[in-house]
Amino acid sequence: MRSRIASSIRNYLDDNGFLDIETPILTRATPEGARDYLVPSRTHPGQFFALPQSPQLFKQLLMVSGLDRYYQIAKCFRDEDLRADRQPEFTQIDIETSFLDEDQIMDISETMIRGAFKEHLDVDLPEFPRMTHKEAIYRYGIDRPDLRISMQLVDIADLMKEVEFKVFNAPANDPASRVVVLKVDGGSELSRKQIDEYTDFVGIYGAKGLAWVKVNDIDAGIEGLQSPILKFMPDDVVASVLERAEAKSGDILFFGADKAGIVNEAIGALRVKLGEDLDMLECEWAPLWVVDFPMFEQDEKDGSLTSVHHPFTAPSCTPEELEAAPAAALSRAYDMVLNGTELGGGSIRINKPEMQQAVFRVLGIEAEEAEEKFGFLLNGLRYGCPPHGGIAFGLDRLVMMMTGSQSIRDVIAFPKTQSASCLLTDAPGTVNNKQLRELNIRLREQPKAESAESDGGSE
RNA sequence: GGGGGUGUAGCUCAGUUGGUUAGAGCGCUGGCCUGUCACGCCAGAGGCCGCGGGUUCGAGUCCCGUCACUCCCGCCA
Repeated sequence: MRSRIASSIRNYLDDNGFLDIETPILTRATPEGARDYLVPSRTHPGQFFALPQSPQLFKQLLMVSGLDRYYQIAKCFRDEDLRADRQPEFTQIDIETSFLDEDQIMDISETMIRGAFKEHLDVDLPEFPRMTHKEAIYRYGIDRPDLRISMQLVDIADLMKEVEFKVFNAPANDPASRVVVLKVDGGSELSRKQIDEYTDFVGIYGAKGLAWVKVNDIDAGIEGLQSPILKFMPDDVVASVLERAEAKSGDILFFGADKAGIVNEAIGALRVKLGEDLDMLECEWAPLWVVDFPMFEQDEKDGSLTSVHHPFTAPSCTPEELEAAPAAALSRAYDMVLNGTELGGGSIRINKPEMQQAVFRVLGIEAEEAEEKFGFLLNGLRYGCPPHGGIAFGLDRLVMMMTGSQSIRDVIAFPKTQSASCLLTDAPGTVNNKQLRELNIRLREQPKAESAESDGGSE
């Protein structure tokens, strides 16, 4: 299946004038935020190659050079911990084009994915709706909503400003916080034990608790409700909440009140978990595009800004507007999401040096540092660079979803374990002192006794 | 770095309150049958119960430690 999907994607891109161009594996750090895998250089003592986290810089240089339709099924490397849908060595369908805007790139991509589903699963995916990042967070608490589940987060902070219940009124009066209600159809069947389990579940995202109201009989007013928190709220507030949540008999309402980030993650995850546990998936495939991402996100600790996508993503405003209000700036980035999984994402890139420098300034990257790290790209922009943009899809994730696999490792021929080792080859392994000497490397800590024995004779 | 789950035959798993020779299905070996083709019947081989320690008359089962795999949080788009 993986082989056939890759093949049909190649055919599609070949037929549409894309050139398959390989890019180096031994290279420099690329601008994604993950840890790099490093490879020591023998010919340059003390220096290291980095394995690419993506071919990002190379594909942009191809656009500078005038090759206006590039693709590659490329290996990418990010030295971070694994998940069911993540391993440190993975494969991207990497695409870049010149002279196309975001709508055209999304069209090409959508056609490609829809074609793959039709050809291999005989599934006709619906037209992909578009949702802004803001709306996704607001309604689903996450930037990759699973639209198979229709439940949504409903804000009620305005109703809770005056209630004498600190858990609710404090966040309700704090602009950085959020108070939401999640109505679960038929959820009043849940037992106390199950509710406790969901309370524990939201706890792993930092939520301090999970308030709830069972709606036993909507027509019986307060008497028809069952909840530990009713005593803290005036009847008219309760009535307003029920109305806004469109509650009916047999439902349960869950509440989240905390810092916005915690509420979004906790109740957003709860939404999906309830949807799965209670069998509330309304369709098999729910794709969408998420657009209008913010340019930057703020570090919670030191307040510094980092790119939401990567620092070459074009904003949808001028350099002046960007520098005046960076936190409010939106980017020309787009993510394809299927069933709550990000399948791919991309953006229109910056093609003017002034804009690129403005972004670096906002990110706190000195001109000198920018020149040292990305000088070859900046030079390209100075020589004149066509407007361009692209997208990259996680091939492993795509195949995983199309085959109904639970783990990315089920669709990778020689997968790494969760600790990023290979059981088959026993990699990574120790190397002997001769190799280390050639590379000008001395280990800070000697290997454990048994592996040290193998020094000098592991061939 | 933190929390949870799992580890029993080649594979997938069961093993009740601690109790005799640790079981099933599939696979494998041998035999029988056969118009078979995901055959059927009979017999058989195959298990340091992840590893180390402890409690106990007695541990697959309880306790402590350790290792591996896995899911999640952190991290990572």
